[in-house]
Amino acid sequence: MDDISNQDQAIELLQQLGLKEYEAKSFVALARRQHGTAKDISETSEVPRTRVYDAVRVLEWKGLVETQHSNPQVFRAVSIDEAINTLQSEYIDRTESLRGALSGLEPTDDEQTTEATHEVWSLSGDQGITSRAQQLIEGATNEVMLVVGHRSIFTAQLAEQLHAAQERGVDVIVGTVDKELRAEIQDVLPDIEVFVSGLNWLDQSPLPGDDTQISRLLLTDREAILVSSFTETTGDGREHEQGVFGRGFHNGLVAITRRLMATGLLFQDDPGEEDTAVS
Amino acid sequence: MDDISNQDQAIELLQQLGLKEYEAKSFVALARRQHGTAKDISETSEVPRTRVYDAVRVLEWKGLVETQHSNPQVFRAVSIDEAINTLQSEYIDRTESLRGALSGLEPTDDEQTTEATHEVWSLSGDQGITSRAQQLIEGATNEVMLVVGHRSIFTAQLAEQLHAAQERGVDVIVGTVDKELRAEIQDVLPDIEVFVSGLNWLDQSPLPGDDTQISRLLLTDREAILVSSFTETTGDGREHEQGVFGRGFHNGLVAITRRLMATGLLFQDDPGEEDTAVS
DNA sequence: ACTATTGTGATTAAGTGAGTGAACGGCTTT
DNA sequence: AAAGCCGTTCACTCACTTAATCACAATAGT
Repeated sequence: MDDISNQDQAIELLQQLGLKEYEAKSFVALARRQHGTAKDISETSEVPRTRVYDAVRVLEWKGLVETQHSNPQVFRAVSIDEAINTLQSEYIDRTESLRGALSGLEPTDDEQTTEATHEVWSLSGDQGITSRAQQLIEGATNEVMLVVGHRSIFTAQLAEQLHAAQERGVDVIVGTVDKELRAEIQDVLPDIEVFVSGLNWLDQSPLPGDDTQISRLLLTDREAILVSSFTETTGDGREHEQGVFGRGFHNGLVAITRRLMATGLLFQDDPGEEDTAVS
Repeated sequence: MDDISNQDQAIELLQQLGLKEYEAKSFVALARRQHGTAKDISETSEVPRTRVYDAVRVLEWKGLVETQHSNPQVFRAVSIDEAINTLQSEYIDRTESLRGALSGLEPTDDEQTTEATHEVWSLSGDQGITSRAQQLIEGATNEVMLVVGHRSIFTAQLAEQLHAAQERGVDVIVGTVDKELRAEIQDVLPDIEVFVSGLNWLDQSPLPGDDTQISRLLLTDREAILVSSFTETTGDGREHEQGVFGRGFHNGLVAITRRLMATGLLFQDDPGEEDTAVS
């Protein structure tokens, strides 16, 4: 049962990794039955027999399959670990080459128009958002206000960054959406103020049909802000983190957030059930 | 000059990593000029201006670009390191998922026809060939004969494997194509016999127009053989290692190799210039 | 020699991406 | 305020890649 799903998943993943449909199906078929002829593969993979040869030839070229040139030809899949290693090192090589190529790019000599005093950027993806949060926290000189909307974003790294900021004299204030998470974080960061936010709607949207989950809300030096949330836009089951980043004291977004967080965090160190947030 | 090449290379690599042409070009353009409008990107990237928006939207989704929703919109590329990290972790995630899915596959219950006594497999790719060589060396019980045809394949791992074989009582005999390589290997493996092979044609094909470079020639227990070579088949500049693997004492390929290596290696411990190899 | 099966190649259909242009809406300028 | 320009989105065509089928040559076994 589960193997059916595994099979489809493997085929899907292989295609995402650059294989064609026939190649992916043939490889999975071979992985299941260690070795087999074109006919065997065709029968267990729904790939037309006459196309198995092409697919397998590519797979061999990629180092995923070995071929016995007998009659009939017999094909064998390499071990799972070998296959994974081969694929991984292929992509690592490519990304490292890419790093070199990108580093060697000459910047265009066009006038780099200076930054506006207030900017609002939208970004996407776990990586980028986490990294932007890190930059903000590390660049803060006075104050860091953070609301953790989901436990998954409170990592050891984040804790370390907050601790470091606290150490160098920055006021660090952390808010959470529920008591459990608050206790958890307070435990890791004993010397930092951790509140339960009074902004109930952070955790659960008052709007029906809104399955957006706020994941973090960061305000540094009251002049830069990062808000991010999980949304399941594509139906592929995986959630995707999207966010907006704003900078500039007079930036409207930043101004609103400044007030919001002040209201929700500072006057709400004891969690009340009623929503006292927005005035 | 070199940057032109870097640019093209980066675009090519990004496409290999799954980006479309427009996406790759747009990203490279943005990477060069830190931030820019659709018009800017279009001018430095040859991407039609009206398609920049789609491309950049995808890039933002992948976490490689941030968008400022002003008018006109301004786009900014994330740092090179961030981009590389994002791409790498994306592929690592996929391969790890794949490992799980493949491991969970149920084997087909078809009759697994037993192996023929002599088999010849052809394989391809550095990884697979190296790994097969390792299996053979580690599985050897009596004798390992290896000719190193190119210094690039003599790795620390290989040396370690040979040493281990020697330690457990296996006769290990190593041949090389020239004196320099012989000295190098002998230095690393003092307790192993290292010869210069008399088979000159291993290093340089006597046939004109044959740019094939034999990379290794391995015979274990006189019953399994692995021959591999570098060929530049596709014009993409990168060399690809291909090989054949044979097993079974009476296997014709193995028999020939057995004689060949005996001739070339054992009776030729002092390198003569004349070819005395094939009788 | 005949037949069944394997392997190669040609051919067609379908889908995807590159490339182009039209239309809509907001902003600026006169 | 009107007109025009620019930015943005959308719809569409063309070309190319891939999926799918078929016809045929080669091989092995009977």
